[in-house]
Order: sequence, then C-alpha cells, then structure tokens
Amino acid sequence: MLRRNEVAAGIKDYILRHHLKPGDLLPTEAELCEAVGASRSSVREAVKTLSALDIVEVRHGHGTYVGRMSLAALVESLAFRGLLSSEDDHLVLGEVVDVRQNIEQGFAPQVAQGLDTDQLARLRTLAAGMAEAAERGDDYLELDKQFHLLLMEPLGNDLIQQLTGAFWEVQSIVTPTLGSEHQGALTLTASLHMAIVEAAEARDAAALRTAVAAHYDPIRELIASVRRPSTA
Amino acid sequence: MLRRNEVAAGIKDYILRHHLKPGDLLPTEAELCEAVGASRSSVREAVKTLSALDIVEVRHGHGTYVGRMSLAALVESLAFRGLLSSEDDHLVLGEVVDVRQNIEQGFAPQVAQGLDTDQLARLRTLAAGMAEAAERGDDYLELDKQFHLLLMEPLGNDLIQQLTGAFWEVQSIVTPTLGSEHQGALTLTASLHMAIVEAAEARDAAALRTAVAAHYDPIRELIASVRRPSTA
DNA sequence: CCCCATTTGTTCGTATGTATG
DNA sequence: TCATACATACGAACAAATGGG
Repeated sequence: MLRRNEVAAGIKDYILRHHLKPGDLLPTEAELCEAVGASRSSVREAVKTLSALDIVEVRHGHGTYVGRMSLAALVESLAFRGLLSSEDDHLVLGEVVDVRQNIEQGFAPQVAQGLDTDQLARLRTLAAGMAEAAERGDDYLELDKQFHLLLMEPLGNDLIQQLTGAFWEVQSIVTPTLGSEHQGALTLTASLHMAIVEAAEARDAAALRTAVAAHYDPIRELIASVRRPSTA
Repeated sequence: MLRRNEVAAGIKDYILRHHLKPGDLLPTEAELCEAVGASRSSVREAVKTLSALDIVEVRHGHGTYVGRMSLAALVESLAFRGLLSSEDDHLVLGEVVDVRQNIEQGFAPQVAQGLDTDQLARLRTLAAGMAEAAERGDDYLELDKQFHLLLMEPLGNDLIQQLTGAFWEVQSIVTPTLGSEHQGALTLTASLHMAIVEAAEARDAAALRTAVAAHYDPIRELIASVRRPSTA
C-alpha cells in the first residue's frame, strides 16, 4: 500500500484536472477519500504534506483550498538548516548573504532604470526611517525587509520578489545566533541603505552595484568575527 | 488544542536541544508522543510536515532520522505552480529562466577565475556529449544538469549548488508543457553550451556572461512563441 | 530459512473545537 | 439558542517492512 505518495499525487492531479486556481475550494476530506480511494487519515496526512508546501491551505471549520504556493517551505527548511549550522561556523548564513548580494547586484541595471519616482521616494523614506530608528537604538527589521522588496519591484518578477523575501527571512531568523547587534552597526547599515537610494536616484547601475555590495559588509564582518573570536 | 504547530516545533526543538545532525536517529513515534505530550496521530502528522520540508526523513520499519534539508520542497512547490500557470501564459517558467540566468551571470567572474583544468575538461566533455546526443536526435537532460552544476562548483557554495539544481529541475518539469522540442533546438543549445566552455577556458568573464545569456535564448524564444501562436 | 521483535504505515471509531446560518 | 458542516484530536487495532537470532 504505497498510499503515501499516491494520495498526494492524486490530490495534485485533481487540482490540475479540474483547472483549480489558488484560492479555489477543494472537496471535503470525505469526498477526497472517495476521489483518491483512501482513508481519512491517509488523506489527512497527504493534505498535511501539501499544506507544508503551501500547495493547499486548510482553514479550520471552513474547508481546504488551493494554496498560493508561497516559498514559506523554503524559508522554514533553510532557516532550520541555518540554525543547525549556527552551532558550528554559520556556514549557511554566509551562503545566504552571497545569494542575496548576487541577486541584487545582478539585477542592478534593470533596477536603476526601472524605478519610478514614487518608488524612489518610498525607498528614501524607508532609508530615512532606518536612520531615525538607529538613532533611538531601535532595530528596523520590517523597514529593512520592505526596502529590499521594493528594490526588486520594478523587475515585475514575482518569483524574485518571493525569493528576496524568503532569503531575507532566513537571514533575520539565523542572524540573532551571532550575538547582540551594536548600535554602531545599526547606524552604519542605515547609512549604507541611503547610499543605495542615492545610487538608484542617479540611475547609475555601476554605483548601485557597489553600494549593494558595501551594504553587505557589516554582516560579513560579523560572521567572520564569530568564526575567529580572537579578533573580537 | 492547537497541537498542530506545537508538535512540529517541539520536534524541531528536540533536534536542536540534543544537537542532532543530519542522519542522526530520532526517538520512535511512541517516545516522541511522550516527549511532546501528544497522541501518535498528531505526532505522525507533525512528522509528515517536517518530512515534506526534508527536516526529518522516515524509513519504513527502521526509524525516523534528521533529514538533509534539501530544497526538494522548493522544487515540488515551484514545479506545481509552474504546471498550474502553464495553462495560461507560462509566467512561472519565464521567471525561473530569469533567475537562473541572473545567478550564472552574476557569478561569472568567480567561475571564470575559479575553474581548474580538470573542471574545464569535464565541462568540455559534457558539452561534446550533448552535441553527439543532439546528432542522434536524443535528448541530454542529465548532461545538461551536470553541466550547470559543475559550472557553479568552483564557488564552493552549497546553497548555490542546490538552488541551481532545484531551478533546473523546475524548468525541466514545466518545459514539456510548451510542446515538443525540435532537433534543431537541441543542436543549437548544445553548441551554445560549448560556447560557454570556450569562454570559461579563456578566463574571459565578460565573454562568459554573454555566452550564458545567449544560452537561454532558445527557451525564451520557445516561451514567447507559445504565448503568441500567430508567429508559430 | 523461519521466526520474532521493533518500527513505521494504514484504517476505523469517537469525541471535540470551530465557523456559518 | 440550535443545527449543520467541517476540520482537529485521540486511541486502538491490524498491516507491512526491516533487522537480528
């Protein structure tokens, strides 16, 4: 009885055959049991698997719906891997930083050309808000996330938006294992975001690339300092 | 009783608290029930969720182990999203191609400098094998995948290796919905891979960037032709 | 080879929590 | 308040796979 993968595949087939779109309602568990020929428990476990992948979405007392297939699964898996490796040398965290930097640098030309005046103004507002928060000694996680999401907005590529958000979340989950952040690093990082804004306002792709690279220097330094406590 | 996320979090906590590494054996389902205070059904569903994310790995009749945390979940989620959107305009497939190209172009300098003679020789062998297969009219999926994985090898970044493999798999799953591939496209793509090899052998980062970009032209053309059948 | 213990896989029945009308 | 429909949770039983004596 290899119901395990069969049932999940059967449900995915059902979605494809009926041309269901994200948000559409799926049959009840009982009807799914009949459709794929399995018991409620097996269907439940299959639904649980698909739910973890955000292929379906379950709302208690309401029903099961086709999911929006977000990258929440990627976040959870990568974040946990990062937490595990944080006990050693924070290898995963460094790799995530590399990938984030490469994405933002690679699309610098399209970003520098594509940002409209409204998006540029919002970027400046976010960077200014980060500087103000740093002055008060507060962190600015949500501002930082919005900044990087907004930066990729002109690409019109939803996958890149989601990857940007996903890798940002992984980094924000794993970074605290490095230790406390100093206010000096907060202020510095805020100013580096403003430098990105100014390069974007100048439509200077090369300057944008270097500003993005410089923006990741503090986190790289922090990772390196933890790997060799002698320099700390 | 919102055991749902509690139990999964409890199991993840157990792994972190006991400093378990990928491949280590977890307690039996019965012991996990006692450890987190839930019924076997609930524990099983939580394990199923973690299994979908490759955080744990279950072997029938043997036990439950800490997983490798691969990006299989990302592949399954993205591939299904691509299959759903394939009924419309293949939006997701185009986005995946954009991301793949950006990654390979962005790391072109490190790749051009970092490839050793053995890796270059293997790249040439793979590209030659693709050309031979195209001559016979055969496809060369596995050769193509190995090619792109090998290209990223000198970076020494495991996350990039896995992302490369994951996006490659998504593309290979979704692409067949575009229609049959012509032998002409196969031969052309094979020669474009050889052009990448030659740019890498010359240690020419700029040439490598353009060769990588050109390599994605056929698939972009195929997507565009399906979106407007009038030009086909 | 068979037998047996261990462990996960599948199914069913029942009771409870939740949202809609 | 009540009724209905649904997902959630638990416990028990049996099936299937693995490994060792």
